[in-house]
Amino acid sequence: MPSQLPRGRGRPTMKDVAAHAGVALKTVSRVVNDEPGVAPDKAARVRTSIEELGFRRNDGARLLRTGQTASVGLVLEDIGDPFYSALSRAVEDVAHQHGSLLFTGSSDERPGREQQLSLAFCARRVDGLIIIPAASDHRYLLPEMDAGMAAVFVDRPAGMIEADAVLTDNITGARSGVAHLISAGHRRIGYIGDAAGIYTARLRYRGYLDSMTEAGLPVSEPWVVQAPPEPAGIARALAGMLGGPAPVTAVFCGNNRATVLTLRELARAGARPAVVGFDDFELADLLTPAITVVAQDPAQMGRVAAELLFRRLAGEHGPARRVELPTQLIVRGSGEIPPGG
Amino acid sequence: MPSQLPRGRGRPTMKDVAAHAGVALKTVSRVVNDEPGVAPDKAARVRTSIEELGFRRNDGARLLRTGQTASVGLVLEDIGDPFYSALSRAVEDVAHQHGSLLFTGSSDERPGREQQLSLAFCARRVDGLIIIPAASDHRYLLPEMDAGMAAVFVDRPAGMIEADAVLTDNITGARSGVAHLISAGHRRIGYIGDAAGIYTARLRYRGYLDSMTEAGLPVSEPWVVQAPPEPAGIARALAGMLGGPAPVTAVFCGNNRATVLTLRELARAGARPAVVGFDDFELADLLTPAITVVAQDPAQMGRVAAELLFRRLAGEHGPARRVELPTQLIVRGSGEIPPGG
DNA sequence: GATCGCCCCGACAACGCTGTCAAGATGACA
DNA sequence: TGTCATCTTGACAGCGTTGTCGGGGCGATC
Repeated sequence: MPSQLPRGRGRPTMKDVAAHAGVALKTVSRVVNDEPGVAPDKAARVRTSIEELGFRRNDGARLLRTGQTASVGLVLEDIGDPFYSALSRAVEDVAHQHGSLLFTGSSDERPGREQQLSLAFCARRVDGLIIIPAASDHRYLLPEMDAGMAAVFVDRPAGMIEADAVLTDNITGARSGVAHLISAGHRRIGYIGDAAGIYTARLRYRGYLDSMTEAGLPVSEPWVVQAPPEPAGIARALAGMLGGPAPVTAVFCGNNRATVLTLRELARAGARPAVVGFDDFELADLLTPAITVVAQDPAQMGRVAAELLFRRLAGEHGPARRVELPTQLIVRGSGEIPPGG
Repeated sequence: MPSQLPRGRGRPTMKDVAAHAGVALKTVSRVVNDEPGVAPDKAARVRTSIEELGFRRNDGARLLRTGQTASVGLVLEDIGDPFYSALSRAVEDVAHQHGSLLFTGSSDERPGREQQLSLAFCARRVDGLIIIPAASDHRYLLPEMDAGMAAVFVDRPAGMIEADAVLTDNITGARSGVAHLISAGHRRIGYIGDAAGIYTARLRYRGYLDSMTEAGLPVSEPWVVQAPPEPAGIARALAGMLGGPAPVTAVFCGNNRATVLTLRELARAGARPAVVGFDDFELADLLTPAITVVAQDPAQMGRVAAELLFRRLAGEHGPARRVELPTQLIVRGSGEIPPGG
């Protein structure tokens, strides 16, 4: 019956437990932390008091004293996006294995919000930070990192500082997707990707260009759209690519949001160019045709990043590491529609 | 140039800043907190020192002193699941509006893990907790709630305690989905849902039964499967329903995982019964046929729960509230396949 | 010139916990 | 009986911050 609140308001503290059990504060601390050197009967009395008062140790105070907070922060673009939520889950699992709790925050791709969140986590003295950057200048983290906070960047590298990063081989990935379309016979291939200001979008566009150039294929102006994916923009982009004298026969999409919006717009418009997308997504295999994708493994990215972080926290020194993960071309059919089909 | 670490190791504290600026500790505190009563020149000197030392206030210590932690915890089943990640995002947004940070943890539907996570958050003295329950007994939270911690349960009610809850009208929702199939002419309708131990699964099955009974339709043993959705089980279930002398012509799925696995298995097996699912999912509209669903709005659930939580934190008293949100039947075609089609 | 009030400023305690250290109790042994 | 080692226990300081309070400087007022 933990309803009797000692000392007016608030929660019982070790002091309250000590008073209730008739022992010293430190003895309670020892019992709570399973330290040796407490007589069994006294320990039992303390445990009873803990139960009766509903005492729970205040980790905030403990961590202030010990210096370790046993928590890490994760700053990503949008926890509501399946790609990031899969990544987040992997980070959480690794953190849990190491006894750490996880702070999460979404930056919405806004540099200011990324910084605000990161610094808020730093003020809580997280042991480490995993960041999917929205900003291009991370010098604001230097004091924290000098003070021993670990940081690992994912999906995009840190800006203006040396730091660990877990990246995808975007150029090779995009090249493989476009090459797949080319080898299926396509010659007029459009590109729909995110704004060119975004690191991954830039590299994937580069991969698209490389692949086209290498095959001696021209890239016409209206075939390329680089903008944050939203329905109206995608619709306009597709209208431009599919209309005119030399319509594209295939579209390469730079990320899963662009892919999904493209498919939706194509279904609405009744058009059927070949489509290959960067990033896999659930149900890609059940669409008609099934969608061929250049897949990243978000869970692996999260796991690798978190493991790197905890190795740093365990004391691993050395220069900043840069891990680059491969993509996988998953051929499902949507790239192989014959031109004009 | 924040590279000079004062006092050997660790981060600079207000004490260090005070020494560096030649003022008292308390003056630094005043400057950091924008309190009035500091001469402009002294304040400027303090700010310079803060900059030079790379000082950042330790919120852990601050919160220990002030008692408020400005953080809330979210315990859900799996942050990697799009349904929960959408919910999570809504919670995060509301928390951010109230200046709170968010701890997240996945219980994997394991009661022990839910309790462990919740209590870990409590030990960090979160101001409030939003829980998607895996456990059926939440008395372990009583001491915390007595001490003033707010808690809101989502998707399923709390067990053995009175607490705020934000729920979906599962029975009515399931009834509407099954009724839709019946009105399309189906008479032999199967049910594939999660284990009967799960609150929502129980209610949705109830809705299925109600709807069938009301229409005077029989429910045969092999038509009902209640188990955690995984591919092999779903495959067996479907084989049972679709084989035999009186195969079902339609399947009602109790949650989105079951729906997706069902669709995948049906595609593999080449069968085409009508399908209606509980929970909407991305691309449901792009499948052939497009999938009719009974939609919940996870973002709304998260928002409503978080707003309720913060109202409690703002001091709103009164008995436990129980908010029940309606579902929406989104007709897309997959329910209307004529029997035998 | 004495008094008052205001504004700055800093000393100090406290938040709840853990690390350090020394004191008391107990039993073994010479 | 005295000495020593061992075990148990508690007093105390301190983690980094904020709330309280009182002191000193200064201009205004009588």
